[in-house]
Amino acid sequence: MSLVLYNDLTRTKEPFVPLREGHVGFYSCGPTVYDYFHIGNARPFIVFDVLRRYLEFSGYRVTFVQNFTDIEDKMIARANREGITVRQLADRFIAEYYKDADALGVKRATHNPLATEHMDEIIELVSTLIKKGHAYESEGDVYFDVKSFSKYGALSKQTIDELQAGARIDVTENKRHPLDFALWKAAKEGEPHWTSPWGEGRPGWHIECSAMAMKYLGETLDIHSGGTDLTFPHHENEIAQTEAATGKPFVKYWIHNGYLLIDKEKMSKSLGNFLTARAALEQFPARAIRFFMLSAHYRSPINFSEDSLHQARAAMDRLDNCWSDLRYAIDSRKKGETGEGKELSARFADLEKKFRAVMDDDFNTAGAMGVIFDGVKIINTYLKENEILDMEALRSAENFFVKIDSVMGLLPAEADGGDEEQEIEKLIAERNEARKNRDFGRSDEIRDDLAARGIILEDTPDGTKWKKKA
RNA sequence: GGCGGCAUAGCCAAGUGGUAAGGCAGAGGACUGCAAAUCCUUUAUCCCCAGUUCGAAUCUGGGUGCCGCCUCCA
Repeated sequence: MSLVLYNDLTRTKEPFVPLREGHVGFYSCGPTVYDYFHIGNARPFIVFDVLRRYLEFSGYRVTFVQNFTDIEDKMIARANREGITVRQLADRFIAEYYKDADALGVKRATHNPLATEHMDEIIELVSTLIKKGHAYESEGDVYFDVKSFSKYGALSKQTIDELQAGARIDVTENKRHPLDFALWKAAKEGEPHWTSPWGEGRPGWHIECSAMAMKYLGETLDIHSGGTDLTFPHHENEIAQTEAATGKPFVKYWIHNGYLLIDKEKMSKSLGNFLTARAALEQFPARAIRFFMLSAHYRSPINFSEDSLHQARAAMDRLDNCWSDLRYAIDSRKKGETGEGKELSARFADLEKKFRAVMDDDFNTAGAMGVIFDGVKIINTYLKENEILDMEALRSAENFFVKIDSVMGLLPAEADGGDEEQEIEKLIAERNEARKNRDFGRSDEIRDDLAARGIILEDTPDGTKWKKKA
């Protein structure tokens, strides 16, 4: 059993076989850093983070590259509006990107290259394309000649004529063909520019991904991912540029995530119907957002709503409760040799197999959730039905969660110990003393005070547990 | 016009031939000083029609509805 991925190039699921055994070169299109990213943008960050983690979990060494587009029309417009340089704008929103992505539990990429730091590579790639007759200069601009690349449209499954028929682009530019796209743009007044063989200018949007992907991952990548709206033209153009230059296949597996909808409509900056990840994080716990994103298959559209986030949050609470009950049992409940260790270990080993099976099938995270909650049920029942617990059983359960969570990233961070924790323990002791004396007024007062601080108490036959509200 | 996706219980959502995972919400019960948590029980003729098959949510054809790409967009 091994990983199968849906490849948009062939529109079928294919067994995943990397170019180099044991290693995966994975490029994911990153944000244009002109603003906070919105919750729809967050979807690919989260789902491909999970794919990357799953590959690592499966034993691959993954080189994961995600770029920042830091020079582009919208960057220039916003920087001008704010009276700052494009560089300052980029620095600011790169920092903001990390804040939000970190909060959402997205692992840092191996490399986060910037377009502006790869001008040499970009210029060289454009030069090569001109030399090979796939690109032409026109008044300081350089365009890719789509007619020169016979496979153009292979990813979109459309011919050049079909693509053009629906085209809504104006033909006023210096292009030979309406679908020709800019590799290099001549500098305009007040724009950042770099020196090139075609005069001062800046790169087109698509070329940076090709140049940087090749620099960090070589001429052929294992996986390239992005939102499905990037399929055309961005990824189509990346293929054209790169393959025209190298004569080699650019990417083995193209994968695209479905949209995040809001009110059944695509969330996008241009439609104005977006909620920034920053704003969403103020409203909902980060792990609930992550949970929501992973509760459906990555290729399906998902509808963002307050209700679906509440549902995700409630489900996450169930997982949290189980986890904290388990940890509490390991630390504080009665243990003994009960002979149930083997049985529970076997059941968790079986669940781990199921987890691998569903994830191997095009990383079906929604299926994986089912497996996780099967584990939750087993643990809850075991803890409920037994006075004396078997340490081997508890450890196998803990191990199961830790392993799976290395992929899913849904469990809360470790409690930090420290003064606050000691104070809480003291208050709990005081409250239990009050309860013993049937002084429920005082007892409830302490519980209410702690609740106001986000600390939830639960009385169990083995003592009082506490947890922080998510 | 071309290309593509989706339609499973009140809600979210897995499931590509053998009579439907999981989560949320609801109802009843157990436990509890009260809570909370947990456990048990309970809720689906899988959009419609026709076909293939011993057998279809799953395959084929035809509908209906919703969404998207072909322009910057994750």
